[in-house]
Amino acid sequence: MVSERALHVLRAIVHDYVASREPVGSKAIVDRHQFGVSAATIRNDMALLEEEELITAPHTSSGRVPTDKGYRVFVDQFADLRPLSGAQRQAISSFLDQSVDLDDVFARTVRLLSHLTNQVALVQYPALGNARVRHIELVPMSATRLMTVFITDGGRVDQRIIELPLEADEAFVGELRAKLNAALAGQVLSDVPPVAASLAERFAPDRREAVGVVAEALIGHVDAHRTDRLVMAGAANLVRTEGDFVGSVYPVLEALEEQVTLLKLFSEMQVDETGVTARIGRENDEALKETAVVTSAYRVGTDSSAKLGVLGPTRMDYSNNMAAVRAVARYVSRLLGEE
Amino acid sequence: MVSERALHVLRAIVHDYVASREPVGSKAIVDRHQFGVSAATIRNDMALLEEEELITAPHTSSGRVPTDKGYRVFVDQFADLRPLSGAQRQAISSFLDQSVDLDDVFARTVRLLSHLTNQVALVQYPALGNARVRHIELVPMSATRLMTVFITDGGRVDQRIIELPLEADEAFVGELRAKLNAALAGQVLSDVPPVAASLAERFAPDRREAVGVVAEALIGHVDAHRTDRLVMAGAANLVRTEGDFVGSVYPVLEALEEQVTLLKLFSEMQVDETGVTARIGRENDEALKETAVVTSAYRVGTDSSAKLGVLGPTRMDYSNNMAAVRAVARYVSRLLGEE
DNA sequence: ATTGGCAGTCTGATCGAGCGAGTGCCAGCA
DNA sequence: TGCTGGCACTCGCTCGATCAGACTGCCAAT
Repeated sequence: MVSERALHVLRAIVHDYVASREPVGSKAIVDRHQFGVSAATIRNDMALLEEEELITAPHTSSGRVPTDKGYRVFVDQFADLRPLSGAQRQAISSFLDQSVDLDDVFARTVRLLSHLTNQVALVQYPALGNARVRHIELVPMSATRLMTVFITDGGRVDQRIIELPLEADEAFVGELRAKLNAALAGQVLSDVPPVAASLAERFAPDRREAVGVVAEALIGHVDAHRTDRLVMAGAANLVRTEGDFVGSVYPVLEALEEQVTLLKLFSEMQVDETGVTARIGRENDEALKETAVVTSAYRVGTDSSAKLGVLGPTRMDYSNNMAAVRAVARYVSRLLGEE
Repeated sequence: MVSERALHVLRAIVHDYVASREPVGSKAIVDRHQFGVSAATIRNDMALLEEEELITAPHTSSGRVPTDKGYRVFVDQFADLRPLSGAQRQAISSFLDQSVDLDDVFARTVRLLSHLTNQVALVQYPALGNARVRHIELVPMSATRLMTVFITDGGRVDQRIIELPLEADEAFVGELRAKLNAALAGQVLSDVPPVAASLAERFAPDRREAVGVVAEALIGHVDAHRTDRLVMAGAANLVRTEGDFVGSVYPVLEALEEQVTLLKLFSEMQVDETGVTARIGRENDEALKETAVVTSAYRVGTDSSAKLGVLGPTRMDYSNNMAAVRAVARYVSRLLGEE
């Protein structure tokens, strides 16, 4: 095991390396931190840390750089997570309180996080699988085209345009709307498909085909609610920190455009009791092996939740970013959970 | 004036430079193109082209590179715009035909363009300022919270959650919904604000305040329709072509995240009779001075239109990109104009 | 366990030489 | 008048050598 002091040396190395992007040597540590021992002693500790693979030397005779494992230990040991400054908290609330609807909350949140951390920010849309249907609206667009609008009590709205196999008059649309809402309003989303499938029976035979098309659209709406989505902002920040990547940032950006990768990542992240987690370097997929992802969860309503977080080079300011992610997640939870 | 042959030399230089990213010399031109004259003659032409500032030499003794002006002349003179291959046309139609709604059309279009051109793709949402109100739906979320859903015949749907100053019972919401639709359905968007403002009079005095809140929300909806938005895809492509930028791509990416810049750009671009335009290098704003933007317009319905296009380094394959942008714009016009 | 000292190693910057690509110019030719 | 081959010249780039500086690892002493 490494000594107490060695861990503090690790902390100093992470701290200085994050600040300067230069490998840090024993001399620099005794200069900038009060260890009360000589450089030679620090060197011994560094040899231990290297033994444990917490730090590594880029070349035989240069300073040391934290490894992924080193960052991991740093985060686990020293995540103090001091609360944000008053001004920052103020910025969060005043910015998010202006949101006009659910989409707007997410759009604002992601921009906010990106600005607070100077990293790429990610916000996952909540999977409203157990939300309930609030209302279904049918809007005729032309004689045979109908728009279905599907509203859930989570506040989410989907629309879809369908082509009917017959000309739908006002009366039919009215009947359909009334029966749809009677059958489905208040239902949990997962109950929608069976109910929708059985709807056709309640109509005259010559209308059943048209009702079937509408039922299909409703199932599509449910799928759309189940399908996860996420929004992203601040991709430019990755390019700014390009120097931190030994390869190119190109594969990272490609992975970011591929939502699947990110959704998988989010689904794998377990948020622990402190409310915020980090995945560092090779703990991630191949494409993200030089990045770290800091994540927290937020609640929507009473029983639904999703994640948000930031992504950046492993050489990032974990303390600040973890504090920001946690604070924003908490604020969003309060905003969306209050109803 | 420059001779006919000199223009063809320019074309050869642009062609080779775009392909190789290396300054092209007189020798390389006579080798790779059939000019039937010697390198010395080409050199004379190149001197002329340099005189006209169509090409420039990075160093005293190296090959030549096209200037912004050179690309401009190239595009104006040699934009042959041959139609896309059958396979490409096939890809466009099969991919876009799967769209389920308006948002989906734009999301697919932007991804498609980005893949066809390997550049950053941009699609502007149409400003539906002269669309008409199709339907207004009110959905109670809780005793004092109401969601307003605003649907236009362009197929666009906005929602917004408002806080009422009183508890709204079913009857009031029903009355409000009926009167709103009676007064506003079928109206042009620009007529909504005055009508909405005068709505309160038709209600009992103790309800007027609540109606005012709803009217305000409606005005917000109209604004949201007027406000331009755009979607983007393929930002990673910019990073891939980073070598084409003398500075960093960072300011370019920043400008891309700032929608205002792009909307201004789109609004300034005039699409000529060929249906597709390019803005090259310094013709753009400072931040985009090393990029070129290829744009075309598409129609939505009968009297509304918006733009789409791609953005990349000035050293791009103009012929291919202009052809792709034009083809996609035409397809989207057909898709959205048919109704 | 800690320390000062010392030898050894590696990087990064700087410099100069040589190479090669490419130009500009000129005199001669159709 | 326009085209061509030839030639001197200019640069940028690469390679190798050199040098200063920064750190380490080890060792003997405390």
